[in-house]
Order: sequence, then C-alpha cells, then structure tokens
Amino acid sequence: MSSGPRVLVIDDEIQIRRFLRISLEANHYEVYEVGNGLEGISRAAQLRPDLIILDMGLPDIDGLEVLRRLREWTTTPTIILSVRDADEDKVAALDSGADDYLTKPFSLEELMARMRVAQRHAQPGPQPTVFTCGNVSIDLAHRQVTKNGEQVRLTPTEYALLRQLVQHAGRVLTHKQILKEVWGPEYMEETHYLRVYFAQLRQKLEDDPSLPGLILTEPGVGYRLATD
Amino acid sequence: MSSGPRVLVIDDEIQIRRFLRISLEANHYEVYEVGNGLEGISRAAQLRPDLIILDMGLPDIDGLEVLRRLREWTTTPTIILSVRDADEDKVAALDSGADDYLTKPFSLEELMARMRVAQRHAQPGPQPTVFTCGNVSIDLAHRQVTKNGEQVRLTPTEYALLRQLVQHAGRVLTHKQILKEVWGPEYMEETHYLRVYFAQLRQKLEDDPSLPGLILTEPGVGYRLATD
DNA sequence: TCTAATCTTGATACTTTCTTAATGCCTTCC
DNA sequence: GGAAGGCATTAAGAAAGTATCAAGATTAGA
Repeated sequence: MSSGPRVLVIDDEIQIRRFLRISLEANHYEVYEVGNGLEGISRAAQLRPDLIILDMGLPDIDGLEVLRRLREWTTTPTIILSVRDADEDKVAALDSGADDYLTKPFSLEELMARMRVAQRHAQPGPQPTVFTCGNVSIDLAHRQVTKNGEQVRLTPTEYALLRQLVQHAGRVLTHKQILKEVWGPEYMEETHYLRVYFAQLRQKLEDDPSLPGLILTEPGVGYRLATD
Repeated sequence: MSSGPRVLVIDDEIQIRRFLRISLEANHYEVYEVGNGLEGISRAAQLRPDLIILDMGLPDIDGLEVLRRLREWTTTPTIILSVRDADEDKVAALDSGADDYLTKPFSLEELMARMRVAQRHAQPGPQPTVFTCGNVSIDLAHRQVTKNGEQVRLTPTEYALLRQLVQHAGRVLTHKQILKEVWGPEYMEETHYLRVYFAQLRQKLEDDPSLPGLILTEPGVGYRLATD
C-alpha cells in the first residue's frame, strides 16, 4: 500500500512493529520500520516521513535521546510509545519535543486518532504557491489571478490552460501536450482551440496583447510561460 | 498572577476548577473559569484565551458539542478532561478538533506538560471572530449576522452555507466542496441546491441581489465571499 | 394534532462559456 | 515576388451553467 502519509516506526519489539505495519497499512499509511535509535535517526533524515512513532525503550540509545537528536533538525510530528506511565517520563518526553505520549498497551483506535491530531498540527498555514511574472501573479491554491493587483476573471478553460503553463513555467509545452491535459486526449488534433484560447488569455493578461511578454509562442512547437 | 498565558477552564466540578485555578496560577497562568458549556462558548469568544481546558461532562450541553461549536470559529488549543476512558470517546473528541484528551484523575504535571505541547502547536496571531464586508457582518462565535446593524434571520442551512464561505473568505470554493461540507458527501452532485440557497442568501444580505457585491459567482467553478 | 417554518423539487428565463468558422497577418521557402 | 503554412483575431450560434420564482413535501415546535 502506498501514496498515504509516510510513517516511520522506531521500536525494538518486532511484534509491535509487525502489529503497527499491518494495522496502519490497512488504513492507508505507508509504513517504514527500524529496530534501534541510531538507525531511526538516519532513516528519518533519509525518508523525511510525515510522522514518527518512537518507542522509549530502545537497545542502543535512550528514546529520549533519539527524540532530542531528531529535534535538532526536524519538527516532524512524533508520538512516543512507552511502557512507563510515570509523570516524570511523560513530562520529560513532551518537554523534549514529543507531540504525544501513549502508554503501552495502547489501543490502535486511540493511536490513530492521535496520529490524525499530530498531522493536523503539522500543516498550519497553507504554503503560498504564487507564481509571479511582471505585473501578473497566479495563485494556484486560491485559484486567483491578478494583474496590477486587480483580479482577472478567467473562464474554467482559460484557467486550466494557464495552470498548465504555470506548472511547467519556463519550459516549452507542445501543442499536443497542452490539448491532452486541458481538453483531453481525444482533442489532440484541435490546434485551433489553442489559438483561440491563447488569444483570450493574452487579451486578459498581457499589457500589449500583440507583443506578448508573458505567454510566449514557440513557432512550430508550442507555448511557454516567461519566467520573470 | 497575570500576564502569563490565559487559560479558560470549562468544568462543572467546583473542586476541579479550584484545584486548577490555584495550581495553574502558581505556575504563572492567568486562569478564567466557567461552570457550563454555553457560558464557556461565550467566554471563549469574549476572552480569546490562549488555551481551553474543557470537561466532557457538563450540566447543560455535551462537551463534544461545546468543542464542535468552538471549532466553528476558533482553533484555540483545547485539552479535554473526561472521566470516560473508552476509545470511542477519545477518538470522537480528538477527531472533533480536540488537541489532547486526559482521563480523570490526571496529574497536574502531565496536564501542564500537555498544555505546553498544545501551546507549542498554537499558530501565532489571533484570528478575527467577526467577519465584516461592507454593511454586512458575520459573527461566527455568536452565530449572528447583521446588515446595517440589524440582525438577519438565517435558516440553519443558510447559516451553514454562509459559515463555509466566511471560513474561506476570499477563496473560491468549488460547488462540490460546498455541497460536501454543508449537505454531506452524498449530495455532491446536487448543484441545484446551491442555486436556490445562494439566491436566498443574496436576497437577505445583498443591497441589490441582482448585482452581488458580497457573494460572488465564479462561473463553472463555484462561489467566493468578497473580502472587503 | 395542528401550524409554521424550512427543505426539496420543478419550471422557466437568463447569462456565460464553448465551439466553430471566417478572415488577415507574418514568416519561410521556392 | 508569390505561394503556403502556421499563427492571431474576431464574431456568432450552440451548449452549458446560473438566477429566480413558486408549489409540494417534510420537519419541528406549540
């Protein structure tokens, strides 16, 4: 199972690892596992997982130490598993940067609920994906296009076309590539659509539509978006 | 005593409130307390605390309901206290937006450690409670909508729809997004509902419903709330 | 139970967008 | 220089999407 959130499990008990692998994969997580702390740290650096589940009792180095070493360079949400239920252990782990602390034995339902909470916390602000070129800016996350600060109205097709260009800004997109992505594979020969829609886009976005500075034609090949 | 993080305690047991007040104040928190859910919601809106500690068992409305009502307008870190230790209670609370869940009796040390975690997660910068655009203002915390200072009566569905727009003010919400959030995922194709309800909202909120200045249509895509 | 409010559904007029075609420009090649 | 092909521009009918009204069904409250 793949394409879900990536979880790194650091635990020396093979039964726990097995249990978590099976259970989490059944719930569409992509699970990676290691059996000791040092390996855990290097795997975390290599994999860049979305979530870490860390056992406190590891054979090589203390789980708390693993957590501290992780927190030196990453804020990846980390949930602690431990057999110890004492306050001072919990406090130490939470204050060392853990996002949650569960005592073994734990229920899978609760663990997964707390994993969802951790993931909620992980993505606070939507990172801006704004493409800017000259006086035109395109915000794919908000579906907003502005020229000189004023909003520009684009039809669904015009926007889909522009998005295609932005996603490959700077590169030349062939006629067929664009037609396939925006209109669908059965429209690959309808090159006149491109003419009409690029003219409309230029009308709305270019300072002087007859002298394009943003949407550039590559004769005989396709079109390209200028990168500043 | 003051100037520390502001904590709102919502719990009907006076001994718990007393215990928390004394303990937390000794640790430089500024503590406010209420004994029921409805008062808790309004105090939260008024105080804008940095943290909320919420008991599940309240005399007036269910703690879960309080949490949901809070999450309609604020992301203030909220820690749940409960006598119930069952998985389904924990999962329900955590999935309804709680940041942590502690079972009574709990240790003060652990609670405070978890409060510190919650505060770490808190996004800096308070979000405004009241959305205003032109002569219309929408107060999500108090579920009140006014036009030119006069209260506007909205049906439950109308309000849910408007809330959805306010929570993403300025952004385009697609038809499907709105239908899924307001009516549920099984209504994702019922675009006709949007037409009817947006017409009703405009009738009640716009100066000239035929020339919308607040609720804007993005043809072929969805709707958007004007920002100022 | 009855009443009033709200939700759901259908009909119709209207607006925007898509598709298609016609025309003219420019560059390239003979 | 002239012809040919690729490109830009405009416009009009077709199609899709949107606004509005109103009546029947359902639900909630007295």
